[in-house]
Amino acid sequence: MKQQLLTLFEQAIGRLQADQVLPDDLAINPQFERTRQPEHGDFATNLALTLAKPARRNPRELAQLIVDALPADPLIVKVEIAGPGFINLFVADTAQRQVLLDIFDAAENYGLAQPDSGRYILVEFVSANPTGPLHVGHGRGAAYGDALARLLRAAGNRVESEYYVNDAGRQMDILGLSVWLRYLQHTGQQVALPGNAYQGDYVSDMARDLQAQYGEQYILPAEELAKAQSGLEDEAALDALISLAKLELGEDGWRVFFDCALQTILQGIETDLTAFGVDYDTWFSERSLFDSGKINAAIEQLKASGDVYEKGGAWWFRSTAYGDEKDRVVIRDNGQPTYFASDIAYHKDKMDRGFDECINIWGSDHHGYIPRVKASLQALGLQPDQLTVLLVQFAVLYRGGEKVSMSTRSGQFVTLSELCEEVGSDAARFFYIQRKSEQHMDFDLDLAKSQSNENPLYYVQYAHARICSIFRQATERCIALAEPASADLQLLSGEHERTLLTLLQRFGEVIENAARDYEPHQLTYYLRELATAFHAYYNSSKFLDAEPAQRDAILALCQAARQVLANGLSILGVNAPDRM
RNA sequence: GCGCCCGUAGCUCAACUGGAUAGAGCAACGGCCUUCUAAGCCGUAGGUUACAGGUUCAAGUCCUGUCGGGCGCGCCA
Repeated sequence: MKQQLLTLFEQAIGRLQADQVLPDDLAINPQFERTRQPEHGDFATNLALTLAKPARRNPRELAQLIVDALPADPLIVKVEIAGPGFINLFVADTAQRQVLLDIFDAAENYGLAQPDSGRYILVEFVSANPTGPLHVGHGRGAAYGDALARLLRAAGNRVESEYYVNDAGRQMDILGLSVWLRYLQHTGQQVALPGNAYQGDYVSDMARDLQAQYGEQYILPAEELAKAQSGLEDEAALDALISLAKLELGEDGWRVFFDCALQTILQGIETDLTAFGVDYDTWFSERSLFDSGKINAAIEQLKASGDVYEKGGAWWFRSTAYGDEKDRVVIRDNGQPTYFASDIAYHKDKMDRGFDECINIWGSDHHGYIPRVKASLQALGLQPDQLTVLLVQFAVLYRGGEKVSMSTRSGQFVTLSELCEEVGSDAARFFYIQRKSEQHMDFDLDLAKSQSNENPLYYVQYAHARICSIFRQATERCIALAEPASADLQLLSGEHERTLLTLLQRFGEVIENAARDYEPHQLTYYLRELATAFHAYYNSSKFLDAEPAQRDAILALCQAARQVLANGLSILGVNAPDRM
């Protein structure tokens, strides 16, 4: 409908230009906005205001000229000039009611753009280190990323979702070591678990399983461990223990602990995410980048172009040449590649897979990392603009009015699966998605858990369930339901009905805007608005007691509202229950 | 110290790429169930959009500065 209006106004502008009223070289970008108040009609445009200066005319005077030049069209029944020069448009009722037919026609596809009509997009999110279960801090990224992927898909893009598995690197080594140390404890060795190792119970559980399976095959006297780390600082001592373990256990023995930890935890993560309604198209392994030689290849390419140079025994990427604050190490002086080296290869790999756009969803604490990744893409001759990094602020948890501090290593956190069990994944998702992602967010666990009835999700779901209930009632009362499309829609002229029709019409625009801005929360607010309008309508009269013709029209509107609520919730990855 | 994000009702948050009188939910107060689900509806109250300047027809939105909060500034990930 906006498009139709735009066309009409372009004609009017063209006519004024032909009459020399307006200069030819105008850059016109008229905006049509839904009005907030009914007195302002259905749409408003600021066209005259923006053109006033280039046309050197008084805005209201110009608005009048535009209105006079506007071609007649049945879509518009009234035009008004208001305020400083807004043009308010009143749309014909028949056009408003057309939306119901559109909804019945498209059903579960209503509001959605043509599939695969847009771009080919990769959305990477969560990608937490597999060193422990996901906690509620990861939940926000999971909910946001998944909803965004669904939203972009709804907007017509071809979308793939991906989890980048950091199955290489020091953190994983520390985890493997932690499992081994716990194993040694279970076998009766007098060894301590350093404070900077992973403390969680899940580590101990894995160790117990391995003890049951391998007995004392992998034990080492406590004295050797003490000797290896004597006189070393905390982190250095940890590294010494890792080296010792790799040496004494051998490749295969070390792998027993390392792989057990990796696989167990990764499986747990996948299970938790599935329960949370998140499924990935791809689980991408960091180690595979080593195995395939892609890391080496990327570094070699950068060496060849002079973007990677040697200094002090290490190899540095010249990111300052591309706007970063300082150069970054890619190969340490001990020959080990840094995490950044993996990331260079990973992002190159993404680009090589042919996506039009790659979206990364990162915790906001990683924002300083963006310039160097973009720099690496540029150095490799790729398009940094094709990478979009969206940041998610960490949620600050509150329990009993007090801040809950969390850390994976200390093992003190509320897990995502606990949250799902206590409030349900629908409510948890909605809770997260409601907030704009870069906005700081307070997550009150007591509120989310104990007072889940206050969660706005139920308000929206209830509207859907209520409509379903109406139709069940109709069946019970043996009311013959007319084909919705055949109802006399002219009977829908009440205030509540007009409000609903306008909202239903807006659905596609909401998806479009939300997808454009990467903001699924816009959809949650829309759904609440739609639910509000429906609840108010519902309370205004008894639908099933109306005259048959009126009743058919009402039920057609209900059916359309139900469809849009279901479609919207589906994009958020939330269920639309038939009864509550 | 430098960089990025943020500051809106008592609390949690919106405000459609600068638009008309800044909106919801929760909390508070007052009403509405013999009739389709009260997880609901109707109403009241609540604001100098942190502060000070600037840009223009128009600023919560853009620019500068101040204050306050978060994060980052590793041969960690």
